[in-house]
Amino acid sequence: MGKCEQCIIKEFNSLKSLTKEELMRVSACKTGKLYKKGQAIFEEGETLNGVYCVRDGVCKLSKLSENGKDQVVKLVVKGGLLGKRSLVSEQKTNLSAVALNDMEMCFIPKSEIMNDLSKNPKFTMDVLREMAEDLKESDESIVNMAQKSVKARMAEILMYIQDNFGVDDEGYLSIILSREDYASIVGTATESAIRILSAFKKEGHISTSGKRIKVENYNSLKWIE
Amino acid sequence: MGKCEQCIIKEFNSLKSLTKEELMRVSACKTGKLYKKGQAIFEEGETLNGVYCVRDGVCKLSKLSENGKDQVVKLVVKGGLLGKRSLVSEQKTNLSAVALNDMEMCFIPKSEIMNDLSKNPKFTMDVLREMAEDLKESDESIVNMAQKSVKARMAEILMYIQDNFGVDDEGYLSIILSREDYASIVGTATESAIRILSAFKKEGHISTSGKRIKVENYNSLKWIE
DNA sequence: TTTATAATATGATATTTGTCATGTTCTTCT
DNA sequence: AGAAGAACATGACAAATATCATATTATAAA
Repeated sequence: MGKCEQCIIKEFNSLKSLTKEELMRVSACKTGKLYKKGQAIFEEGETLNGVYCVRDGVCKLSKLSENGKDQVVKLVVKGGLLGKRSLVSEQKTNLSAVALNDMEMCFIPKSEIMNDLSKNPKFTMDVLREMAEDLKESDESIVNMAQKSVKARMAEILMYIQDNFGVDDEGYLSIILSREDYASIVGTATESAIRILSAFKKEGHISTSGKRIKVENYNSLKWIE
Repeated sequence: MGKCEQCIIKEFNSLKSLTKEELMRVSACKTGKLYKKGQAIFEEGETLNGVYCVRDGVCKLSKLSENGKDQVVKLVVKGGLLGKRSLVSEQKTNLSAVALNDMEMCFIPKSEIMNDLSKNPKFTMDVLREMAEDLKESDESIVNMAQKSVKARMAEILMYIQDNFGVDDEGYLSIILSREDYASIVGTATESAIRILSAFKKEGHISTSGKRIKVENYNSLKWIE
């Protein structure tokens, strides 16, 4: 397993603000973990005692609603840091994390990183900044959920995925999700998600190839309401 | 105007983690501000250069949706701290804050408090903790918005207000909101909010007196779906 | 007080979305 | 290859919610 000091992934998250010495210490105690598609990294209600750094793959953070349906709250890709809340709170985690494809992660025990959090203000500020950004995104999500139609939310998530996670060499969204996943991101019934994606296809906004989706007309997606 | 060192309000937020010396410095540069019901404290897109500490009154944090409707994201009462994001980011604020009744606030310039944020780890951790809690609440909101009916969300907000902000001496919710406010918290049309509250009244879950609302049967509200 | 204006209320109707049923097409396992 | 199960698809209908119209009541301004 590589060394944190040399790892490029950390540049995408607040771990980049640790000093070389801190990183070496972190590196010594971190453990690598592999998860297969569909596997749970952690479940709502668990006590996390550390953070996960995503080296490769994608996972969804979701929460079970009282009606028994899962609601995805955030997608996390390479460079993302899971379990930040565990660093500042003794509470159990409020979200579940499930791998959407095969994943490679590093786990850093809380005990090791807590020290840095209280000693290295640059690092703390960086974590704070990340959390603030998450909060901003969540607030935007609330507004979308509350005020936009299911169709508009679906258009939005397609654009979001394209903008944030990119496309493969053939132009297909590089994150591949089931219709059920789309439904639980958008917050609708699976059938509705299927219907809407079918309609988008018919209307030429997107095209598909198996489960893969390609945005054919980004601008027209913007105008869907 | 009182001194921060002696102010009881700070016990409700992270300012309590500042040292006496830091508080005295903050106290010296803070300014008191009064806002009347309906008045804007700040608007989405503004650059905030400090944080507001709510001494008295209630305000709503909201965001304008593309459809032109306002969506309330959070209610803030005595002890709340507004504008935390401005401390860690140069970005403009993503939310508007509007007073729901007459308010008394203290404004602390960013310049003054930034220093503490980088020097006092206890304070930083506390801000981090607050932000983490906000994030958790926001994520719960997303799930509610996405998965629950308007009726259930309305029941929820009534219970939330009772639990978090309490009742007056006659048992009425101590926060008084217009039906339009309820609509923009729950994320629905004003008419729908009115209809649902009327139904709740008819069904005996709540009673009203003018704009004031009293929860008559808390337990029955829990079961609304 | 009177008047104007905003807030609340309610009916009628259209639209959106969910649910149930059923069929088809992919995957995966043997 | 073939069978079984999952994922996808679509129709028919029901339920939830929005919209538009129009009263009625409360509140604030003259």
